[in-house]
Amino acid sequence: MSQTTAEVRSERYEELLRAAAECFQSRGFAATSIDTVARHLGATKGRVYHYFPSKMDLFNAVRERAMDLVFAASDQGYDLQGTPAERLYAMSEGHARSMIDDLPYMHVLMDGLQMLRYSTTTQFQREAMEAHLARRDLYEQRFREVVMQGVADGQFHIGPQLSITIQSFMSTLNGPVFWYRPRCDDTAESRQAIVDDVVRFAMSGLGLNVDRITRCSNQSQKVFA
Amino acid sequence: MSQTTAEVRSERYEELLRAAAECFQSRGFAATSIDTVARHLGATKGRVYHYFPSKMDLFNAVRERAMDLVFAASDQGYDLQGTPAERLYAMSEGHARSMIDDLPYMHVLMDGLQMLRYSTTTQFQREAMEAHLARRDLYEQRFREVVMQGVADGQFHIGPQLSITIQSFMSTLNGPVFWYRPRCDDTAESRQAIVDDVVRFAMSGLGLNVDRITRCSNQSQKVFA
DNA sequence: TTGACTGCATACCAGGTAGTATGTTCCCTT
DNA sequence: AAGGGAACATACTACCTGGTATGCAGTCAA
Repeated sequence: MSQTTAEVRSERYEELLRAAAECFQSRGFAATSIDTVARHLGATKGRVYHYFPSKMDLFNAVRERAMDLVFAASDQGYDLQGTPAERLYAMSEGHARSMIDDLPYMHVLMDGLQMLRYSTTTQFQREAMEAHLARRDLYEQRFREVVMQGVADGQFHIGPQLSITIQSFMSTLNGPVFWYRPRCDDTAESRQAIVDDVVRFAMSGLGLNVDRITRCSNQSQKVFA
Repeated sequence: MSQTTAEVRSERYEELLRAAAECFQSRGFAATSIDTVARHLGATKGRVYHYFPSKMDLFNAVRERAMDLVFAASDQGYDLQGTPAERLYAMSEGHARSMIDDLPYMHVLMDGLQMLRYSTTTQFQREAMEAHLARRDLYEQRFREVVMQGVADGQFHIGPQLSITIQSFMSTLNGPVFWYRPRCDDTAESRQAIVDDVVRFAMSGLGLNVDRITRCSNQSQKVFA
């Protein structure tokens, strides 16, 4: 197989993954048929089944991709040297931006987590689900870790139950998935403004006020009080 | 028709509505068949179609009921005489508690709002959807109104975009629908503790700290700083 | 050139689903 | 007691959907 052939295949795969994400986003898993996805691509079922053995595998692929994206979005902040507030702000900003920028994937991600409900039939599917949940826990653990550090440092002030606070924090950050929809008059700035406000609210929920925001060449520095 | 017959009918209706809510919650609209709901009741399709003309009408009934419940849950706080913080706290507490206490209905409510996606076929259904959305807007408007008041009074400190703050606030309050699940060791107190923490986070997101909580005979008084 | 293989499209099937049509039982009014 | 309607259950249909089987054009190595 030549180089270009592999590239074409990869492109087709991505195309299909995105089309699936968009369909799953707009109609949900159960209401999306393979034919729907195929039509959205201007193709037929044959093409979909050529790349994915089953509908559930397609869905899982979208879900895992979404998880990759959200991990990548918060990596930079997590690896940052700095105070818990600085790290958490950067993580949250990346997370929230990803919610907006990768909306179809993230929507599927949220939907999928509610999908414990499908008493997944096969053993293999159950294992995939558990692995996915493990990744999700790992991701949440990152935020939990940094928040705990901030609480220990006296930088954050939260309620008695850390887990509820974390859930509320993540709910805020995930919020845009449910209420944000792209508009024609969207600009990079307007989207950034949304992210800023969401993250501001979330950080403020931890008792930390984002007082001033200074921006330096696509890298943001925040001043916290 | 005698008194008792009407009562029985009303009970049966409620039974069916709740069963439908539970099914829709656990499997989503598309994946829930009428037979599923009927089996959940220990009945058959005939019974369901005796009370509701179509699956969509059943879903709409659950949705509207959920809207009734959430309105009722925040009524007391909304009608309260007091500062915006006091009113908003009471509204939020009622809302959050309703999310936990009426979980199946509220889950359907959230699901339904994402259901703009179903390009609802009939004219009648589209009208029902628009009426529902109007109610939702009215509900959100309540919170918006009180938050604006609090901002004007200098009690709340929020970001530049009010609408984003409101969305984030509601996302926090709605959060339990997505992450809370009833447990066997749940008590009235443990559920109240969850509500307290969620509301605390939400209020804190508006820059308002809930410092002390005093409870008097099922009516709560909060002290804000 | 040829034969195998890739990348789909087309045709088909078994199972499930919304909705309907038709019983059937029992109560309630008259 | 009788007639009618309420409250379902049962049976059935038309349709859709996931998945499979098969066809078929192009491509690439030998």
